[in-house]
Amino acid sequence: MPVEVIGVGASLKDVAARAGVSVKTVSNVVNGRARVAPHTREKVERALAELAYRPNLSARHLRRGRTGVIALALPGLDAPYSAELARLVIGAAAERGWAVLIEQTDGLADRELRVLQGLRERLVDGLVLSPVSVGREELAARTDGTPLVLLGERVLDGPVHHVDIDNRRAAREATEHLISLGRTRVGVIGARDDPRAGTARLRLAGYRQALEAAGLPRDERLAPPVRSCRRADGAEAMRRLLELDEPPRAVLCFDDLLALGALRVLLSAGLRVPEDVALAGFGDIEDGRYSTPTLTTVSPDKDRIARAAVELLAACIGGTGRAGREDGGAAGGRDVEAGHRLVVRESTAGA
Amino acid sequence: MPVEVIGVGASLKDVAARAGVSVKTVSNVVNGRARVAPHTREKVERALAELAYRPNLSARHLRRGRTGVIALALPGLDAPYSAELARLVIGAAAERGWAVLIEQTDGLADRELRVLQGLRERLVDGLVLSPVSVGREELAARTDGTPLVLLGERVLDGPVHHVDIDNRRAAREATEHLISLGRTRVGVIGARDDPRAGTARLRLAGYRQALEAAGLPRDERLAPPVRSCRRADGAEAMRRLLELDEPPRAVLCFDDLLALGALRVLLSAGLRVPEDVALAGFGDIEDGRYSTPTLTTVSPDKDRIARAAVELLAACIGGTGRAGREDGGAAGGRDVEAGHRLVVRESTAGA
DNA sequence: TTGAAAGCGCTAACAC
DNA sequence: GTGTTAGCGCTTTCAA
Repeated sequence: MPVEVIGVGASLKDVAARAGVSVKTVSNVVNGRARVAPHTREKVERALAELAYRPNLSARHLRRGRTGVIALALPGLDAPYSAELARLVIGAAAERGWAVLIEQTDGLADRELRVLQGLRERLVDGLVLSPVSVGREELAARTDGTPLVLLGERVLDGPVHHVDIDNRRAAREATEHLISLGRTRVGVIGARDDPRAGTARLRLAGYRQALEAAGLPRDERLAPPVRSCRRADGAEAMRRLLELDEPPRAVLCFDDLLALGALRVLLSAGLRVPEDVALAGFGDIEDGRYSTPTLTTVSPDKDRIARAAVELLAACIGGTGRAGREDGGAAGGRDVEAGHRLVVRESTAGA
Repeated sequence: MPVEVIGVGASLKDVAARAGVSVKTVSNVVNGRARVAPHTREKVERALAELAYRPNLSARHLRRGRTGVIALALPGLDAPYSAELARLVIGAAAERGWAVLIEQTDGLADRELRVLQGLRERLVDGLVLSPVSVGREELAARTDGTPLVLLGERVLDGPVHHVDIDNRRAAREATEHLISLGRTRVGVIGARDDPRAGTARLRLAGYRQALEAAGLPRDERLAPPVRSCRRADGAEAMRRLLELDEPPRAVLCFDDLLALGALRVLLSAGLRVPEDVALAGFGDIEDGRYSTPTLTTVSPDKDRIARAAVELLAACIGGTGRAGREDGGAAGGRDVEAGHRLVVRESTAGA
């Protein structure tokens, strides 16, 4: 029984014709929605197999009003933290049968804006954005109704869903840990010149809280600003710190990559970590578990973050049909605060 | 002039009604395909703006037969090499206006098969797969007609497009470099028990070629197999090598992550790199540029790989319409061999 | 240059 | 339990 031409692909109609039933029946078999008689089902399934039927998802999406695809917009996948998070978001989405489309913003304002304004509108049912450059105004001005969840930056009172950890508290705890080692000069790498960089601002605030609580003076030279969170930025900032008359004996980095860049500079300079300088990071990326020394870090509950983001989107998108779009999270965004913990490793241990 | 209700979104018909023209005219304006009178255009554009029109991509895709979306199926984004490559593929695709949907296979055969069999067929115009577990038979048995490009594993004589570097030669060159340091016992980390692991096999062959050419004996104990390419696997393999009566004085790793795991074990054991053991990897991931010592590695031309993959897909997918699908790369796959170079860094320099 | 209408493949209301 | 049919929003002949 030779298979008919496959070509571009068989449609429901083709299958129906071959099985000698109606399109509806085939659709029922494919979707398993309605009851269909065993005999009929068998006929249909044979035709389905013979024609190697595959549903045309574009058609299904057009009809259903939903696509089962969400977009994840990140600065870039080359940052391990982003990659690890992307992996988890993709996993959480897969559990709902959703596919994930990645948009790279490089942290650039215009790219983030384009994403917000519906670059892929109605191709995606929802959007998870990790914003770097856009702020409250841009979000408020959004006309695209696609449900949105923000990661990693709290936009105060924003009418938008949001998932993050308590950055201020995490930074405070990490700083307290450094101070508890007996270090009174504690530097910080990761401050930003751009005051809109919300996450960095919050972490800086936490760092300062800890200094203050310990009665340590604030010294702006101990907080050299960075442009981004790459290893090179951490390395450069660390060089600046080492040039000070009195360099810090401990440094908190707002990103593990910054810490790894800084670590490289310290070791190259012949300094011992943690004996001469203790070092802590943020993110708990896998690299830090294998660096020498291993890296003390604030470990956000990434799994929780990913799941929460997907769940919030699911709540916006709603059950069936195209309802729920109008909401778009507009009615007062919900905030989910994922947990975090300080993971103490060699870069601060036994110092 | 209050904006009409936006709700779910305006369609071409709505815009046409508002502008007092036909749907066709609006479509022409939106797509810029046909000439349209300035006056008409202006009317239409105003209506477009007022209604905040966004094309429904599902409908467009259904009609055009193409979606402008490709899938990139990788073991996982948490491997830096994959993440770096994904970034480049996304960039190359973006230049063509394509979006990229990421599928995570975790290197599992069933997941890779599902992807091959059209998990997202007709939602994506093409598929780039980095196979780990599937082999020639599975590819031959494929019924899904979606254009396919394979990364990183050459499937001999397979009827499928393929992009890779010359793995055998690269491994030979790297091994020669290690031998040139005067090391006569050269180990290798990354061999696989599974003979289908093509890339590992090719690299192992290159390693052996180099040993043979240098007149060095082959010692299977110097090639402990690994299960995957994570740091932990490299660490474990390195421990095994250190337990030998006569441990190697140089080690080639088939992946930078393996090398970083191995490095950690060496340093923890109090050994110096490269003085006691020289170490080289594969992939040139950013981590290796910031480890201490920095990592000598085979650097594949990732940009070329990414671009070639996208270009091959573009060639399959063809110009317009739904033609080209039938090809699916079936008519004798093309192979693109991207370049590579050995980047010598501290982990082997001056040893 | 613009309009009318067919139809991409699917789903779901409505008949039988 | 199954068939008929009307669209989802878009592109694109074919006419005017």
